[in-house]
Amino acid sequence: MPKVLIVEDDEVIAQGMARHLGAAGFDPVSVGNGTQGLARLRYERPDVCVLDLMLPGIDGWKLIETARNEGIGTPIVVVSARGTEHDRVHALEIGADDYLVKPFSMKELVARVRAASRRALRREETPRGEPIEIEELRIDPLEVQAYVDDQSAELTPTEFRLLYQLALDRGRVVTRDELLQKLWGRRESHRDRTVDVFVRRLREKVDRQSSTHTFIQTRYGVGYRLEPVPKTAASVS
Amino acid sequence: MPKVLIVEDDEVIAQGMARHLGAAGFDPVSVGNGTQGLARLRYERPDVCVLDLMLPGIDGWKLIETARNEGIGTPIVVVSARGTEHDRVHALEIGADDYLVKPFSMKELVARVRAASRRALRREETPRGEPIEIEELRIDPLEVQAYVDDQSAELTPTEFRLLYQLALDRGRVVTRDELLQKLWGRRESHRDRTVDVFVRRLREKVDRQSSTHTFIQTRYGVGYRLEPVPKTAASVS
DNA sequence: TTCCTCGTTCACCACTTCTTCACCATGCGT
DNA sequence: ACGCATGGTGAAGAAGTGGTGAACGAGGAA
Repeated sequence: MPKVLIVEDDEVIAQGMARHLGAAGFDPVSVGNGTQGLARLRYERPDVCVLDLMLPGIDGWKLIETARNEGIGTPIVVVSARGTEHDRVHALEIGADDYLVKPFSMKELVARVRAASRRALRREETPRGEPIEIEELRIDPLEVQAYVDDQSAELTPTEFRLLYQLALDRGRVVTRDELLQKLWGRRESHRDRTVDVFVRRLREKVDRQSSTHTFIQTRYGVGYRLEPVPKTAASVS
Repeated sequence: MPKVLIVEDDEVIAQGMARHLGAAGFDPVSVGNGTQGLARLRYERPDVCVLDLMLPGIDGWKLIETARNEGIGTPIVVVSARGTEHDRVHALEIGADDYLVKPFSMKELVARVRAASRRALRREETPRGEPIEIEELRIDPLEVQAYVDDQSAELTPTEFRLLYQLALDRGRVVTRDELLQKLWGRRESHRDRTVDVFVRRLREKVDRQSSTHTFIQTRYGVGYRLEPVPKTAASVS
């Protein structure tokens, strides 16, 4: 359940936003001035921030700049009564992710926040790191690509991230919740089958491709584990 | 010990900066006018440049533009008394890496320079100034020219810089955000298609020109990668 | 001035990937 | 063996992403 920080001095509006975002599955927290907003951004690290520009304390512009200069990458959805093109362009330049002009519908706000939170998770950080090799499986983070028997596995971004995450914890059982948290940012989610679906696709592209090993093992009731297990004659499909 | 070129006409300030940067482990060199600054940038290839905009000789704006057009990628930290947002945006657009408004603390200057230098180190894998050759593609940063099959590719300055940037990280996937940051100095703004458009034009001039390879590969959902891939009979348009 | 080049933005389209769901298979405790 | 819980599978709609052509505007050149 992604946490959303609302920085808005009009209490009525803030409550409305909190209510709607809550109903949409977010975990809203709101503060009424810029100083507190910045502090919360720093120490609570919400998943998304909804920010009014006109604020007591430090204003929205300053808040964005300061946060970005400190390397805080939290997506910021700006909400403002002023919506000239100049304002919008400037806000985006200094690091806002989206700009909503008041008045707007709550439905739209929720949509933008949802988009921002998704985007943040998908945002690939600069590819870096050494390739990981496990038997005939090679995972190259610079190319964002995996190879089985030196054959490219053509993984999608999410598939790759899942495989990479499992590879980082090679041999250890990683729970679904952990994966959901790390790759999807969902704090808790009972009965979410997303991970299973991606594991299935990974198996199709990695395990099936390999002639000698299966790599992704299931631990019933717990999670998954990356570990090469030789294929027996019988187990080869 | 990274070399820092200081281009600043106020001698007192220049000395102060040199002293602090020296104390922070840099190797500072300073010059008092734009013409000399550009010359030093060209031939000494410092790791970072600290640049005052108001200068005798060619001014800071012109210096940045000229250097960038010549493919000089040295990170430039602009220092200026004028700090209107227009100035800042423009400076970043034409290729500055950072913008400090006077007065500023020496501590902050050092921090920015350090950050810029760190950024520079990452792209230092290929020595600057050397032509890069990848199959029948040759990229010459001194000439600011690229050749395919020894035929000049007639790239515009920005196209060239994009190609060069990709070439410096040959084989690695470079995200759009990274390119946007390095070439345009913009912070990622999510629906910016500028990079795509330039990639398209590069492909027109480079990939199409080559009879044997395609060079610019797309990694869906991540970014682009410079890597020669033989054209098959089928893929030749 | 007018003409050109270049950078930037936009809209449209095709395509890929993500997410969800229902249903089936398997594992586990009793 | 039985029944519940957990995991696997396929499909389909939703959402996101990239390629492309065109238009616009700023700035320099003629």
